[in-house]
Amino acid sequence: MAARQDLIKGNIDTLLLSLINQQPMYGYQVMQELEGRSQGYFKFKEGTLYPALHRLEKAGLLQGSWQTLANSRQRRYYSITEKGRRILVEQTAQWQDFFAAMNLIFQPAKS
Amino acid sequence: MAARQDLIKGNIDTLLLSLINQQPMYGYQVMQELEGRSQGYFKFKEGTLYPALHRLEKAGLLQGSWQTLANSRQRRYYSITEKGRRILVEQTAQWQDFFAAMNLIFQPAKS
DNA sequence: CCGCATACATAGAACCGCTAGGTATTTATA
DNA sequence: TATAAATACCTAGCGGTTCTATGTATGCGG
Repeated sequence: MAARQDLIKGNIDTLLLSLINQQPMYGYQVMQELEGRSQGYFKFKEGTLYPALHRLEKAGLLQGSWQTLANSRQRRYYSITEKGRRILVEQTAQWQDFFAAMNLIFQPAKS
Repeated sequence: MAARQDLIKGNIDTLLLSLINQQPMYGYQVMQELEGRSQGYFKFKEGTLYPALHRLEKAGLLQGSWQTLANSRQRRYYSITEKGRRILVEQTAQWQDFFAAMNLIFQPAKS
């Protein structure tokens, strides 16, 4: 499976919202889940992921909170907000429209 | 249909190759065809389209040639090259992989 | 004759993910 | 027991790509 990570542009927020909507997660876990669930397709760089999480939190779509593990290690868990859920629904619909439009070009309907 | 033109990032080249592969076209026509075939979804700006065509020609994926109309107006027709066709096949497969990966996140397979 | 459509073009702004670096702890390996 | 790899977070600046804004020029309809 050839890497075309750049196709992701514009979809990172939707991916993150969708994932965290299913279950609250911390950043490092998000990277693992994305890679695992996509069978190795999505390999987010930290320089991509963390700023994206910060952006979504700042926008009020995610809510983060620090949790300290037994070994005193820190994790920042993110959960989706009401607003985040609304935006997710919207973006999912937009993604479907976009996919449909792409396919109309790839396989033009008979005129 | 809400506009999310930004999802297009990284897909412009594939769209152009796919369209011109079906039939040689000049720039202005490309804009009209994209808008028409996608039922109004894709509305390319000239500042997006022309540099993209130049880039693809420079990369040897498209070949352009000037044609003069009866009224002495100029049009630059683009057709796809052998190399362009190869890349198109590749990118189409990559697009399908990407779509599959996205859906794996949206609707995770049961574990 | 004025505005819109046709037809091309480009400079610079803006955006966004990536590169490459940093800190610190724990666990596996040689 | 070193030392490498994994865990877990972070950010400044680079680079590529799309958009904004603008320019040129002709043809056509009202």
